[in-house]
Amino acid sequence: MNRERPYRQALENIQNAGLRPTRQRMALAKLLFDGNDRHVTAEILHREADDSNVKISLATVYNALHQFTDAGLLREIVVDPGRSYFDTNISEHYHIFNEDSRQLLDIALDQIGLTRLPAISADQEINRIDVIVRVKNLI
Amino acid sequence: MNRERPYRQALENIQNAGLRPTRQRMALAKLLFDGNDRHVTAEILHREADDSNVKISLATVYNALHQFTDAGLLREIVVDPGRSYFDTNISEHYHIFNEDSRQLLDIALDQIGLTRLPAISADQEINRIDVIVRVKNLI
DNA sequence: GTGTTTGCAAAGTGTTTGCAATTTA
DNA sequence: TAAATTGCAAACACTTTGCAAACAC
Repeated sequence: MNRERPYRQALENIQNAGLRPTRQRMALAKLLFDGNDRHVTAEILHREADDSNVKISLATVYNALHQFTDAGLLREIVVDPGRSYFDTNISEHYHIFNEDSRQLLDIALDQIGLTRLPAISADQEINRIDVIVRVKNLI
Repeated sequence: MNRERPYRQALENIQNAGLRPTRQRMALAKLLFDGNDRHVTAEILHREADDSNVKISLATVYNALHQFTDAGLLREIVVDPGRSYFDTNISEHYHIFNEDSRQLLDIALDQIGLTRLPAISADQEINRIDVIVRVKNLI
């Protein structure tokens, strides 16, 4: 593994998004685009930045998450009333959400199998289809 | 049509939920359980009560919506960050959400066709599966 | 009467915004 | 140095809470 990979990946993503590679955005991008599929809230990401000794204000984290989302680098998932999650996996897939731990995980398309699309009125188009399997812990 | 039907329906629902049929709850239940499938936010329901000249505080609307939900009379749908919808259709079904108008509609099960359930770890159980078809207006 | 419910206003949570100071190109 | 970005604090939208007054049984 090349130890410069995270840096290059982050820089590339930020520049492709037409954004300036500031210290803050680079730090956040390195945390987000580390190669794994991640699901973060603004608060989680802010704390992670803090933990890695990068001082970033929460407002900047929100800004960056939205800018990355607008650029197609992230996808916003609505599962929890009053809390937004951002997913680094932007390919088509579904989610499993644990209502106890509030943890969000990906499910591959073939784990669900949607056979039909609903009829949509002529003046609308399907933006996307969210499938959220809500689970609870037993006991 | 029996004009006493809405009253009896509301009373029955409230009493089955183990709640006292107060003026406020009766008014809200009549608005909600009118025989149609409804999707309301607290704010919408509050305004409807107001429009029908029943003075109810917003806090009471929130209380009632949660009490009805706990009693299984309503189902809460998370589609919009920072806004909760409540659905009077408690049978298994899916939703279509218009991101422009923020209107939420039901879709019957057979309009989608879920063929597979995902594997769940042994210490969890599926609570429910939410399918939300997100549409936008063309043009 | 006793316990429940209501309504208000205050507090809470997550998010957005205005703007001066800072940083980037 | 011109434009973009940051960070703070204030504002925001929605929801919940504490508690005295009102109500249901």
